[in-house]
Amino acid sequence: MILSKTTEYALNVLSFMATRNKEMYPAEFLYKELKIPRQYLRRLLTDLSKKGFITSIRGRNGGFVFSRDLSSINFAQVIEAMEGQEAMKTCLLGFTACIIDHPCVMHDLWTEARSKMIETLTNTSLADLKNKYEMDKDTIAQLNNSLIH
Amino acid sequence: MILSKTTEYALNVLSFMATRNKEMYPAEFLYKELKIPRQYLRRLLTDLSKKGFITSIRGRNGGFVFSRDLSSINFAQVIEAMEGQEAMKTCLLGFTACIIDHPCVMHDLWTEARSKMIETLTNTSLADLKNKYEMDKDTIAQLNNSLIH
DNA sequence: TTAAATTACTACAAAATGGTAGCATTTACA
DNA sequence: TGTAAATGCTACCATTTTGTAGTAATTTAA
Repeated sequence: MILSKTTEYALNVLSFMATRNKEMYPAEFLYKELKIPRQYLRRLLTDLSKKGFITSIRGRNGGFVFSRDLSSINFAQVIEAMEGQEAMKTCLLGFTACIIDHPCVMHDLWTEARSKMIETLTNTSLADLKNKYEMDKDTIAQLNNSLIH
Repeated sequence: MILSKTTEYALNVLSFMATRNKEMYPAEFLYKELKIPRQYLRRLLTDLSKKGFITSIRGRNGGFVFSRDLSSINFAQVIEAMEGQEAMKTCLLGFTACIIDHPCVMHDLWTEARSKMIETLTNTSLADLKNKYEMDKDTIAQLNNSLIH
């Protein structure tokens, strides 16, 4: 029910980057925006680039950019990359070992709810997130507009 | 996505106790059945009794018994008791802080999948678990039976 | 009334996770 | 070509979670 803080950070970073229209995100900028501990964030960014979500560009004017299309990155992938493959494959609640003498009763019980959740995480890409974000912005702008007129 | 090991242990213990028809479960018996580290299990049992799910009976022939009806204990309650009230109330993925300048986009995204999950956890009591367990046993028995005849 | 079987408590050890500091390396640009 | 702005790496520290050991207290039954 609870992702590790690191995974939470990763999702925050990536969704922040996905919804802003910048070319380049230096660690220091993300640090100021997201308030994730500076050095820990740096490590996380390096990690995310090793995992292929973003690319690091060293040197002056460097930073991090997405290394693939936003539509090709979904939330399940990110969680899996951070928490290990097991996380998404085993029971949502983390039951790895069934009670020995019978098929794990718990497993069945929420198989449906579980697969729904995984489905949502798999079907939602960073591109979807971005679209939703822009739509929300538009809606708010229109609301303001209509209030003024 | 991942409950703490301790919460996992708690669910294992309680569901084991719920599906067996014993009056009393001494720690040592549960230890042998469930292979949860002995001393850690003892602490967990004391903790579960302080939290009102089970009652401890000290002294010879002592052990642990459910302190209320199985139908009054659901999985959400157990998880909440172990992980803290926040766990079930905040976003399923643990997002506590929304990005400052706009309502957290992520929150909306899987609100539905999330509430489905919580619904299932809330609607499933230890009594339901037990019923399912007995039904499964019957089904298997009948299958064996029909294979013999 | 004493021994055995049990839980309660306390203190500590080990492992995992989260966080910090500092220096090395790379790159752009004045 | 040197300096500033950036990431990479390594080693360490702090905190939280998980696991262990031993002793005290409680209860039953021989």
